[in-house]
Amino acid sequence: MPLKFYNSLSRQIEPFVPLHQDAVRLYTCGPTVYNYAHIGNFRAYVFEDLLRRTLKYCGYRVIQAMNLTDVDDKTIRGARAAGQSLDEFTKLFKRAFFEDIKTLRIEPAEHYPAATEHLPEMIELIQRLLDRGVAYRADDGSVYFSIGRYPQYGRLTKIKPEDMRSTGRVRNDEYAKEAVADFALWKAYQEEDGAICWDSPWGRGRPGWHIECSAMSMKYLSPSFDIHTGGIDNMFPHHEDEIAQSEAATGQPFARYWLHCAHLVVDGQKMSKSLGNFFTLRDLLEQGLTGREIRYVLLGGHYRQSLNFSLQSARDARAALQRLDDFAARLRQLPNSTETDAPGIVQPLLERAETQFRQALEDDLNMAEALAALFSLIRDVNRQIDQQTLARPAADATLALLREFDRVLAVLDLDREPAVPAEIESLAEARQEARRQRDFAQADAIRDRLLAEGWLIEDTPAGPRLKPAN
RNA sequence: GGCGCGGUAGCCAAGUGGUAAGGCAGAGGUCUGCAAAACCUUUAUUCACCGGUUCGAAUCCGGUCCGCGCCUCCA
Repeated sequence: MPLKFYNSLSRQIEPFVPLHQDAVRLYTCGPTVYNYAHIGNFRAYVFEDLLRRTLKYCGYRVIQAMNLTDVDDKTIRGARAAGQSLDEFTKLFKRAFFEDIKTLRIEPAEHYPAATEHLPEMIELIQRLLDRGVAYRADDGSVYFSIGRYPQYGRLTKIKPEDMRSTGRVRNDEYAKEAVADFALWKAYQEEDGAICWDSPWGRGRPGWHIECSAMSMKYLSPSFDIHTGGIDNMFPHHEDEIAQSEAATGQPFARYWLHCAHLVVDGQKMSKSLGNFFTLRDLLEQGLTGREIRYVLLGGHYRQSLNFSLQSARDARAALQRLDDFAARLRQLPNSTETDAPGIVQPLLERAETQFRQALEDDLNMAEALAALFSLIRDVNRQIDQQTLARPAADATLALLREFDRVLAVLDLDREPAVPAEIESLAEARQEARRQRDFAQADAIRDRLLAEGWLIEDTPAGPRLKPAN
């Protein structure tokens, strides 16, 4: 079964066929670095990571570019408010972003181009649009894209300019535009920009929002590339405008597949600061959650479905991950033995799980189904272990498959055995001694003491196992 | 007004024509000195509601109710 994705452009599930044999070219809209990213932003980045990892799992090489928007209204406002240069100001949040994606086990992209490092490319692209007659220079010195001179406008979102309702967000200073729906390619310098501006053939100013993605995707991928992703709220106007300006400039089709992920809501409501349900990753870590738990929650639902994040869902994730950890530990600690081998039982289970897992991912990244494959495998193999029909080689084969799954999931922690402090270790030994003496009152007292110290003890055929209590 | 999404068990969440995955939580059982872990059984006669199509509908069509997103710099 081939890889299939829901393409926002056609609004259908389509088989994925890359343009070039060598690699899949992927452009993912990245952060605006004016603040710490919040959990909703990370939903998108985790989705993009899932896409990237799935492509690789399916055998493709991936060239991914993710932009860093380091010049726009918000970064300018933030830098000026902080009394810093734009670079100083955005550097902090760029660094925070990279720390955060590491915490969430997001695999790095090949390219992280920053807008401010690509002014020549953007200026060149704007010039091409002027030369082609689809852009115009307004009286205020800004350059706008004319959707009136680009009849194909609206292909992605099916929005007709005349149907657009004006909201309060329309800037009242944009009287210079020929049509309300025209969008800025280059914004003429304004007083509130402070020292933040660049020279261009049209005077001082700064690039419009959309142009960076067009310029940088062309540079790092190519004028036509395979997949473009982002949050659903970026479909309009951002992605629509990217398509217009890119295709008008190059005459070539821009991205072939558009994948958009739905929003994350918190406790069933849109995240907002006033509701007190606005979380950065750092906020959640401070509340004692781990990056891995948050990743698991973000991975859990289908990307095109809105995802409800709550502290309850994080607690559920913790319990589910505990099951995964326990299973991995059980496989690792399975004693070497020859008499328990039951060949031919485990291999079909592994094959079935692998097939189900792969097919789920290939089916537009159906993670819920993929996880179901994983959990079914765990039950199946646990049953074999209980019945003592699983030998060391089969345990190793199972671990190897889990390792394969984890190339996509990146939540399993297969090799990490918790480091047990020496005093905890000796308490556990004292308990074993008490048990040997059949002094169970003493043994249970030690067990309670261990729990108070934050350690659970489990008696297994291979001896007691210590694990951190959650 | 335009474009679009959704309502499946206590919670989360798959399933888009063939008789309801999976996770978490709960109940009972097996194992255990007791636990834990694991396993077994159990938890939706039913998928917001009303009609229709069909041998057959959570899935398709029409309508109703409810919730949500975007419509100029939100992932």
